[in-house]
Amino acid sequence: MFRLNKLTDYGIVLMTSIAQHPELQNARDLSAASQLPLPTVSKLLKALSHVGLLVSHRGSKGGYSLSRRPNQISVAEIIDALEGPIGFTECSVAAGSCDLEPSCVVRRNSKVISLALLGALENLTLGDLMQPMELAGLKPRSNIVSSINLISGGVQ
Amino acid sequence: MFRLNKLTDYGIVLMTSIAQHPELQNARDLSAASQLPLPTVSKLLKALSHVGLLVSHRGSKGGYSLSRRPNQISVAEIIDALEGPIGFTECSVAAGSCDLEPSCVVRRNSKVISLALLGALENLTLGDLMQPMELAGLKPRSNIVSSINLISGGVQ
DNA sequence: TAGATACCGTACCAATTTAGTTCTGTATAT
DNA sequence: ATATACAGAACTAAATTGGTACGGTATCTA
Repeated sequence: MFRLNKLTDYGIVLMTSIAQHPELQNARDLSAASQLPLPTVSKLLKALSHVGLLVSHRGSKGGYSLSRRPNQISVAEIIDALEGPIGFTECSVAAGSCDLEPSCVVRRNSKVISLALLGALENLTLGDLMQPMELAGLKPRSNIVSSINLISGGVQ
Repeated sequence: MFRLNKLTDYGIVLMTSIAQHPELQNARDLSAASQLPLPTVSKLLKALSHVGLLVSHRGSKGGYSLSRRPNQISVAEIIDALEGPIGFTECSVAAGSCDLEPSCVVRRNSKVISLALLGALENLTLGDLMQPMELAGLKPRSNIVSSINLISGGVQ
């Protein structure tokens, strides 16, 4: 399915939860608050600390806190930390991974879509997630709101 | 990884390839043109016919053709056909799938992000993929081009 | 009308990925 | 000292993914 892994989803929930409580919180507190099992929470927090999105404090009264202000931490970074590089297709992330690349009719456009997607998620921050968001802009073709700004040569 | 399955990617390649050649093409021709193994191509074409994106013609001189004009077939439909509903997180696709829903701090915003993503892909068609696309619009916060139009209450 | 062609449907399997756990080690506060 | 809490690695089970196989049916051509 074209969607986030559960663990990544949990990671975003945890990061948002940490953002909402400025004081230091340990894995157990966060597990209780999020209703997620402690070992899982622990694993996620470790990964997020590892890439520098969280700062960890060991020992008694230890815990985790954000390394930056919420509006300086993008959702893209969280995703990248927990499930690797964001992209629309494999070839747009890892060039050379696909045998068909030289002859592929959509490779170049996949890359463009990937960049749009990445840009969108880099632009979205924990600060945004902390309060209700709304869709902006109207979608021309359907009645569901838009979306990624792409422009094509324009087949008609 | 937050990206399309390989098979879905292949499906998009095949659809684009069919769009570029108006005449009827059979699975073997498409396999040869795309360099993908015949059984895989066959499986994908069947799935795409099943949901009505392709029209199949049996018998000698049979093959597949698009059921609609390229600019009337969205990338979202192709993805949906091959790997199920598009969404940012599981809960934004299948409500009730996650135990934490009632207390989850980001559920509502996940849904908004999902709708933006879906809107973007519904708005992108095979017609667009048939020729070189470009990114439009500038991203305010980083130097990578933008992206999904979302508006938040605006934490500062 | 016989036969070749090509799609249909289903079932299957191996490899990978994902989700979740366990355990030993190390740093820190009291 | 000792309890607390993170660090890191290794491990397992389940689910998903990618790819294959095969008997059945429709249709065109000769």
